[in-house]
Amino acid sequence: MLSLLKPNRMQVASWNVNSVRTRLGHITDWLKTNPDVDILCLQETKVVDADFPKAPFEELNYHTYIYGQKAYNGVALISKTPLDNVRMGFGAILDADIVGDLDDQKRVISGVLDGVRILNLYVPNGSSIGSEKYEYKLRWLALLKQYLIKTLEETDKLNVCGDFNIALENKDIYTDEKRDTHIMSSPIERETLRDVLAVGRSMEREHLKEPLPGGLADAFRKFTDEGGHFSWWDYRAASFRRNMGWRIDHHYLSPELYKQAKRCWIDLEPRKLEKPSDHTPVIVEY
DNA sequence: ATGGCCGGGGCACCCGGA
Repeated sequence: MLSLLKPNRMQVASWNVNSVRTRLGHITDWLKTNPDVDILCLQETKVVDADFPKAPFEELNYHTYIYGQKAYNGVALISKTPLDNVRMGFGAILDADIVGDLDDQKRVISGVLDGVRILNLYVPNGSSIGSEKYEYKLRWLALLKQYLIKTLEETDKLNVCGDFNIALENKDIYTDEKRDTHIMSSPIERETLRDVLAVGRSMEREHLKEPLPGGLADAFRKFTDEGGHFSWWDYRAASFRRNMGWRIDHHYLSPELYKQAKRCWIDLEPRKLEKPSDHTPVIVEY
């Protein structure tokens, strides 16, 4: 009877796998060794829906929700229990005229698990500051804000996770060198993401310290203050061995969920394997 | 100072990644 009264603990993981087909064994192995993970959010699946390897996940009793394209991008949700109200792309809730070309690349999928909407994102990389891809990244983030505003009209329990391709603080990067002119740490990218995360924070509350009472807050920083914790390491220059990484994969939680959060951690193990993804999973429990 | 290494497409490198 007590179990009916106490809310279920949930674990949500985010992992940019850099090709779901190439990383299939790593992913299924990870699910087996992490049986408490309720939902795994994948980015960069790099496969059209017809060719997504659903069977290996279904054999492990997971439900798969996929939104992919050829060769690039692609996101998926791998869930122990069926999800409610699954949505693909910005266009699921925003008008086509404001979405424009921003759903051409498959980067957005979400579903509701136990009353919490889980939004899985693969934010554009941006290539280099000032490039066409950089402008696309900033436009994409501006549309994301509109998407979040609309989403928060229907729920106050929201976990926005994924590969954000932005490190918000200097301590999220192994070095201070050139960060102001580097993609993923430029002042404009950081300012744009901070503005996105401020959704739901009323004007009167703007002066108050983060993360409460409004806006989305970084689950990892609820529990860990120091730098040196990363989720991505360049394949080149033995970056992982030297821990020359970036923390660019995140779980941003709405206030109620942030209060509930019990743990948030980075699992380094998959990055140590042969032929790893360049990212490693980030898990939140609430 | 620069670039290093990957995956996909497709069969020679090129695009994109971050």
